[in-house]
Amino acid sequence: MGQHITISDVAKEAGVSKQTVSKVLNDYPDVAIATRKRVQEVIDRLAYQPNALARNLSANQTRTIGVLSSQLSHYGPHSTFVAIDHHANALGYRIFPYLLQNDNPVDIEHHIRVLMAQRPDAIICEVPRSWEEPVYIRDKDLLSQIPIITMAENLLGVTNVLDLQTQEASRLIVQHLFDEGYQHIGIISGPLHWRLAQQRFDGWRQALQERGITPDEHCVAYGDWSAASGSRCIAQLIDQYPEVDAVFACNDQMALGALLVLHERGISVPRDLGVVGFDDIPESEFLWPPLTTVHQPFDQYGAVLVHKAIEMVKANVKYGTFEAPDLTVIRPEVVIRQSSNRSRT
Amino acid sequence: MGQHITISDVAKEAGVSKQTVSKVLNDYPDVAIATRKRVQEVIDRLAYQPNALARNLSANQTRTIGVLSSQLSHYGPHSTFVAIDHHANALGYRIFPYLLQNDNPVDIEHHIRVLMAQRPDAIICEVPRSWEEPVYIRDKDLLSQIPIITMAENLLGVTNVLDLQTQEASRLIVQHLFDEGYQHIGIISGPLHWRLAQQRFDGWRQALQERGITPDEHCVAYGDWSAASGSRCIAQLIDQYPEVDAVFACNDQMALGALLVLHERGISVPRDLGVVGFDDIPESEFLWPPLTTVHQPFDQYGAVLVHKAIEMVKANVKYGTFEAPDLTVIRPEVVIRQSSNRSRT
DNA sequence: CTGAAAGCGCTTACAG
DNA sequence: CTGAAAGCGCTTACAG
Repeated sequence: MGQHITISDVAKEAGVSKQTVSKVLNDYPDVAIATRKRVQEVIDRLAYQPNALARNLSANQTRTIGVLSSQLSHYGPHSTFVAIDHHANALGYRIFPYLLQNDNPVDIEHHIRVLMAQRPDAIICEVPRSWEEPVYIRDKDLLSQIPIITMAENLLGVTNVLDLQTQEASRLIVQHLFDEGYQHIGIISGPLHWRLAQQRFDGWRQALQERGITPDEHCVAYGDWSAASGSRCIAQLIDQYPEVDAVFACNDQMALGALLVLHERGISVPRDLGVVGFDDIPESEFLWPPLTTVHQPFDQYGAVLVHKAIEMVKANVKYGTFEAPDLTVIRPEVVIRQSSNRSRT
Repeated sequence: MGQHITISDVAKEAGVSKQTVSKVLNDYPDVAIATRKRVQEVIDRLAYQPNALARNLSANQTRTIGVLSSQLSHYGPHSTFVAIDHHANALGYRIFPYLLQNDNPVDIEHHIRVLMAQRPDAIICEVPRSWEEPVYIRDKDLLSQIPIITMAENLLGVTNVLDLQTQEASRLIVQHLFDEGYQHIGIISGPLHWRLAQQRFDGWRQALQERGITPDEHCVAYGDWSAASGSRCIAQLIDQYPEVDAVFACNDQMALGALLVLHERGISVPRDLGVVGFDDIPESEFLWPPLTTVHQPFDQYGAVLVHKAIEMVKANVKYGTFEAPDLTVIRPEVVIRQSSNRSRT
């Protein structure tokens, strides 16, 4: 197995000291033009790649952002993940992922600690807050080492930089159903111990209350985000709430499952029943009928997270301290398609 | 900002040398039970996490697998990615991702080199081979450093460990259409410079030829894997090949786009036209009608890739050399659902 | 069983 | 402008 080329190899080959090679590598001034050129040629010729481990160890920074993530098989999380990677690269950072296999809350501090062993310059958490009991990061030492940020209050104790306006978006899409003339709007909710599910639920309830309707349990079915649960829930809703003429499924997957059952039963969407979802997965536009839903700008989420993280890193390098940045508010957009568009039918 | 705890801090606190702490950390024998216990207590109390950079630098191994990937927004690649991470973790390895933003082939050697700066113990490539001109990794030095493996001939010159039987699976699903009584089977192909697209195309052609049919250009429309292109292609096929009574869409997204147009035109699936896809994205089961497709065991792909990679790493540590492992053949499975199930209708 | 010495491949002051 | 010295936080022989 071949040995890696080291900075000493390059120095020897170029007839200089390794400090000089280091200066060329890091674009420091104070290197004679001729020397710089000669060293650079050797670097190119040998295809020398500095050992990142050694470099990071002595420089005491890794230009790496740790990304604590989970549920990467879901659309939202993996879109955000890709966006984070993309924007980090654009700024000269790499990401080091730490994917949670399940949502065991107890070990969050442990996971952060393990991730920190890699000495990232900052950590971004994009773990959906899905546990029954609140989880706090309490260890002050842990939180004072490097910036740790999160979106939408994912982890209590960790700085929240992004307000996703989830409840407001839900309120708007339900309002849209009312505007289309639907009157009995049920909900296929996610599990309410998920923070996201609770917010979407609250938006639905708020929209109903604004129309003077007091929602009760008959209008609700609880799924687990899966399409299969959407199928089960729509059947349950029709059963327990016969007047239902529209449904807000709290994600597109559950809407998908609902649509299947409606087709099987010959219930026409949007004529007999309006259906809307949340997320705007790429498939939604091509479903039958195309699904009205809430579009989320995941790329923008990633951009904000990365920029805030790096901003905090730099402030810390400079001033030896980092402060909580402002909360960025991003308003998702309701995308109206046929599945709720009764007026056009 | 808090300082990280080091091995020396632990040693001092426990009243031993740092070598002894190191031995405890690495579970070496030859440490007195009482000493081990005392050191472990200090480690736990201080929540000491060894600096991975320093550790990896001196141990000359990182227990990290570099993952060169692309198109993570597509179902197949991200499923494989998640599987790789999962299986790597199970074996005590972490992954270091390197996500390609576009499929610029020219820089593959460069990308591998940059990834190698992180000194992964092995590299797994899961880049779809999608470029027009063949790309070879030629630099022997590059390939002799650490094991670099790939699936389905993704990168020429890199050891291929996984045979996905793509052509055979395509042949089988088209054969299934014939078995259902369809006779004029068109194809919505991917771009043929993608290796995968070519193989799926070849499977379709083979199935036709086995029935004594010589496929010609009228039976083919070329999409770009997107649902939108599927919509365009189905319209084109119906136009140029009016007898068409079944379509093999080379991925589920394109099948989705095709289904939408068929609905809009009132063409009944599977009665008037059979539709099948490839990939078995989670949505396929819940489309209307549920989509017949080819299911790929991505988790298994990840498992094989990780196990082979680590096997090669260990062989190299032991014997100072690594050899190309056997090709593992994995047969994807045709999942028959309503979209092609004419006999049941 | 324990610890002093050397080294991994870099960077960071600093002397010349 | 250049390079000798020290150090980052570990592990790896090796002497006792």
